[in-house]
Amino acid sequence: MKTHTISKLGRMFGLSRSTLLYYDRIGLLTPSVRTESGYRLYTEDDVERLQRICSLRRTSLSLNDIGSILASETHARGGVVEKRLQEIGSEISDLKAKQELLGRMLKGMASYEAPVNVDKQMWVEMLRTAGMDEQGITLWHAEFEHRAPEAHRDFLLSLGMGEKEVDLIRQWSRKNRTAGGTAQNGR
Amino acid sequence: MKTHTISKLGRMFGLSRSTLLYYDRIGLLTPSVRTESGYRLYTEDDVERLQRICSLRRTSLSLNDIGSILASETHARGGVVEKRLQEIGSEISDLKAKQELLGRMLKGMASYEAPVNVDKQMWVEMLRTAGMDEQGITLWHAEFEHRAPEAHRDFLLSLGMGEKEVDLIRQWSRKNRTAGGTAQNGR
DNA sequence: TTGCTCCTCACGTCACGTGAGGTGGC
DNA sequence: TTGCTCCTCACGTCACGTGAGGTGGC
Repeated sequence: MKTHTISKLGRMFGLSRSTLLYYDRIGLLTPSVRTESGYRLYTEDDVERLQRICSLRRTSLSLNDIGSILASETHARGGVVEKRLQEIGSEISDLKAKQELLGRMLKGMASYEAPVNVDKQMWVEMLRTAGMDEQGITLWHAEFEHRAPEAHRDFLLSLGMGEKEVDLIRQWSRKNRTAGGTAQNGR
Repeated sequence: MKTHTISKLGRMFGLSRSTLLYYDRIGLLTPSVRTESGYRLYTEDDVERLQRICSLRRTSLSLNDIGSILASETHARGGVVEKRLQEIGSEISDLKAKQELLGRMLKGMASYEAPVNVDKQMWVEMLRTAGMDEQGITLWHAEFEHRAPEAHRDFLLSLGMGEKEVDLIRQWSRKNRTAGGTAQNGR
C-alpha cells in the first residue's frame, strides 16, 4: 500500500509539517500508520480525508466545525454550511462599513487634521450633554425600534457599528420597551 | 480635575475592565494617575485618547497600528490608513470567493452527495497524473503570467484561492521566468 | 461590618510557527 | 559517517476573558 511521510504529504497539499502535526494533535487527521520508531505514515484514505479538510478550510470554517462535518451524515451537513454562509454575509457588510469609515477618515485627514469622530461615542456624549441619562437612552432606543425598525437599523449602521452589535442592540431594545427601562451597560 | 476609575471608563465606552487593563499592559492607554493604593485614575486627556482608539479600532486596525498612528504626526497617518483600506478590499473579495464556494457546496450536497472538489489540489493532481513535475508546473505558471496576466489571475481565483495567495504565486511566477525554473514548494 | 470596586498574577483561546534537543534511515 | 527527515516538548502570537486570591473605600 502506498503511504506518505508527514513532510511529503505537506508538500502535496501546500501545508507545513507543523500544520499536520497540529491536525494530528487535535484529532482532525490522524495517520493510519505509525512505524516502530514513531514515524507517521499517511495512507490514501488519509490523503482523501485531507482533501476534504482542505476544501472546507478554504471557506474558513473552523477546524472544529470541519471535524463535525466530516463526522456527521452527509445529509446533516447543510446546517453548518448555511450558518457559515450567513456569517460570511455579515462579515462582508461589516467590512464594507469599515471601508466607508476609513474612506471618510482619509478625506477628513486631507482637508482638516484630526480623524473623523462622528460615531457612537460622540453621539452618546452629545445626548448626555443634552441631559439624557442611561434610562433615557434605553427608552429612546426602544421607541426608535418600535416605531421605525428599519430606520433604527440604518441609523446604527451609519454610526459605524457592525451587524452583530446592531442586532444585539435591537433585540435588547425590543425587550426594554415591554420590560420598562432597566439599563445595565452604556449603550 | 475630573477623573474616572477603570470600570467606570469601561462603561462609558462599552469596553470591559480587562480590555482597559490590557491596553495599559501594552502601553496603548496608560492612566495619567495612580492613587497610593494602586487604583488607576483616568483623566479627560485619557478619555480623549480612548475616544480616538475606539474610532480606529472599529476599522479593525491592529492595536499596534493604532499605537503607531496616535504616536505619529497627523500628516503621516494616511499611509497606514490607506494600507488598511487595501487590505479590507482584498478581505472582501476573499470572503466573496468563499461565499461562492460554499454556495456551490450547498447545491452540490442537495443534488449529489460529496462536497465539490474541483479546486487547486485536484488541478495539481490532474497535472501530475498527466506527467507534469514541479519544474513543469513552475514554468507553466511563469508562461501563463507572462502571456496573459489577467487571465492567469482569474484562473487562480476560480480555483478558490484568496487574493493574497494569488498575488504571491504571480510574483513568484514573474521571477521564475527570468531565473529559470528552480522550484521549492508544491504550487 | 457589609458589599462593591479595585489590584495582580496566571492560564485559556485559535491555528498554527519556531526553535531546542534528540533519534531514525538511506 | 554524512545529511536529511523524523520525533517530542515548550513557548510565542493577538486581543482579550475568566478565575483565584487578596486589598481599598464608602
